[in-house]
Amino acid sequence: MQDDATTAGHGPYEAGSRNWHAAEQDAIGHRAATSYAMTVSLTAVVLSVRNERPVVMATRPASVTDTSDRYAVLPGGRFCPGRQPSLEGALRDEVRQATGVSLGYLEQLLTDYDRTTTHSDEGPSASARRLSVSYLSLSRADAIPLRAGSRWLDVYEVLPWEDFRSGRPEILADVLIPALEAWSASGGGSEPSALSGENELSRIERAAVSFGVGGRSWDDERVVERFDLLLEAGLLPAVSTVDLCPGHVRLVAAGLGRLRSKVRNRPVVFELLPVEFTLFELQRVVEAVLGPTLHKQNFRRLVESTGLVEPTGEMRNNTGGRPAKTFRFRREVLLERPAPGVHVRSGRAA
Amino acid sequence: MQDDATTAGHGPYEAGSRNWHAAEQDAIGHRAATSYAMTVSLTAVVLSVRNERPVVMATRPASVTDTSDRYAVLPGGRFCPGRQPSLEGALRDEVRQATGVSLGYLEQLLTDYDRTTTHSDEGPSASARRLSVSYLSLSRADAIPLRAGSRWLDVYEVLPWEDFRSGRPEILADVLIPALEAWSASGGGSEPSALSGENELSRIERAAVSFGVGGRSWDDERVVERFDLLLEAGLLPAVSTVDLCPGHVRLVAAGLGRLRSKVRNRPVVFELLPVEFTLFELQRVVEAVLGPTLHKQNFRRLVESTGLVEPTGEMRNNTGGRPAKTFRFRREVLLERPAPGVHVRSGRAA
DNA sequence: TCAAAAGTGTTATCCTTACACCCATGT
DNA sequence: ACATGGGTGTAAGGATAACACTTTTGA
Repeated sequence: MQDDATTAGHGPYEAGSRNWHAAEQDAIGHRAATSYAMTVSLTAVVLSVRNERPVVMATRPASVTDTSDRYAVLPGGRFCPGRQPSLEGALRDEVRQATGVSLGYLEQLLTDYDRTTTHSDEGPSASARRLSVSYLSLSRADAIPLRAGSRWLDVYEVLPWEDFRSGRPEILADVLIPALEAWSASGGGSEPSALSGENELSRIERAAVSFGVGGRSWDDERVVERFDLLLEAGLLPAVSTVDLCPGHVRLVAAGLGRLRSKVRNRPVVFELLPVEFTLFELQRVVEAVLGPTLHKQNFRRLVESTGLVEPTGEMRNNTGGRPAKTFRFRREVLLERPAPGVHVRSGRAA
Repeated sequence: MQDDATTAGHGPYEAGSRNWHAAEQDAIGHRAATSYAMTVSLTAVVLSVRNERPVVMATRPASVTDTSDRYAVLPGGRFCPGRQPSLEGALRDEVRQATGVSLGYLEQLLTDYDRTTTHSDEGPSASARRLSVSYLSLSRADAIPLRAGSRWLDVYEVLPWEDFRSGRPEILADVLIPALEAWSASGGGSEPSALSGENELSRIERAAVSFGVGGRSWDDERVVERFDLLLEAGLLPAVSTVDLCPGHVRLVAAGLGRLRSKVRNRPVVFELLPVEFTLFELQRVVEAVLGPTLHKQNFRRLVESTGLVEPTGEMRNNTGGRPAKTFRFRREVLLERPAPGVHVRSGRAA
């Protein structure tokens, strides 16, 4: 990051002699109007794996004096334009201040506009216009000492229906699917059309596809779709166990979905592991994130044959069984494979 | 979309008795500070396929009186909070006003922060703080009459090095690769580290991976990576042929990359096709977007065997050869396959 | 008649999946 | 001894890739 062009992708690169700035500003009507009052908030979904479970970093909202850890929000803060050069940089600073953690891997998730009318205790109804940009970050939970007030929440307590590591969670068959079917029957959803969009599906079809009902497979990446369905159907109160700020639960879903997708195509698992690890540890982390899809013997071959890892030459004894070779991420795979990642299938049948 | 919960994913869903609004506002420091002056701009990368080439919709910047079509920007506009309920809705309105087109498929791309210091003719140096949210949209170019001032730009004139439909474009071997190698030699880039991130690669490695140098395969989805490299290396002036606003070229790259990726996993190709089509037309559209990967005879089988399409029973005569059956998108595939799409490999060797 | 595209069929190859089995350690 | 995890081999099945060949139209 040394020259001007590097930082950008946005500044004009002198394609011609024309003043492109003017046109670009003009394109968005910059001359014609003033800026609007707008709050921009940044939020980080910091995911990790602890004790073979995925966890997400949470903090206490600043003003809450209650130290009981009952209330939690995702780390982040307001973006102050002018003071910060970039969104990512600002978010890193915010998180470091709030939790003491320096973020590593960081990737944009989504941008939402909230026009929540706040009924807070301080005023009648202040209309809060907020643009909220969220990011996914990955880190090694054990390597990171959290500041007091911050802690790791179990992702599968936030989204219990996503936990397939002990088979299909009972909550699906017992509670959610029946409730979704009842809700589907109560109408809604559009009629079939010729369009390819999945928004064109009826309620019952959406539920079936998202939750793998009726012989369909469970697509572990459709986390947000499932969350949105449960939200629409009003079922979230029935299953929420953790006191995480509701608006942030959907972000956790988005983060988990993105992580599950990325693990398959990029070597991001290693952001969640120590530098050296056994193949079994690697498998446990993959399973924590994806659910138990691939099994034992083949996983090793898969991961070794693709050149994702290389042996360190060391051994580990505290495995509970025969000592295991330790491995490390094999960096060269980035140069060899088009999509280096743990190519594990999902398709669990219902 | 009938009840409150439906619209959101953000509003609290009454998880407990607590006033979560307060905490959420609090989490972003809403009480403590006022809103900042900030411009939010929305931009649409509207992609389509015309004459077997991918095209992107462009308009004239509003204030340009020159009617020569020399200057082009992507459609979009400012987001006026309060007046609009959602970002997507606002963008649809903007585009409809500017170009007369009602967008169909719409999907968020990325959010960037620009702190461009404008050296316009109207003032000394107004620092424009702008948050820019971009979207990918897909439509059928032929079905849409554009308003005067709007037109379709050939995507492969904007990004010539992405056009593999007549084999590897010569500009790569002749101009870009040598220039990138020279640029790589001039230093920069970090040393190898144990991290899995691809940002850890050196210049020459990044170039090799992105552009498929040295026996490596060309990953057609890494459009933005390639653009960014060319930008960093200062090579864009050498290859830009179209007078599209520089800041928007990167968005086109992002859009094309996203489209290429989506085509493989979701049935979005059909957003680019008329309702009825021949298999060869379908293939041409896929090739326009991806480059010629899969070939003739097998493509049909692939697409038929996956249940993506179904015959209409009609025939078409003006094919230039033997009459062809026409097909339509088979909607049921959404309910059957986990990732319905044209599962075509990329891996073209260099 | 020829070019161009529509179609059908077959085979080789690779990758994944599943199963079977042996090895080394701690309790 | 046995439970737990480490580690190797091999055979069946499905999907893709490559090739050869026939059919039907328009120019």
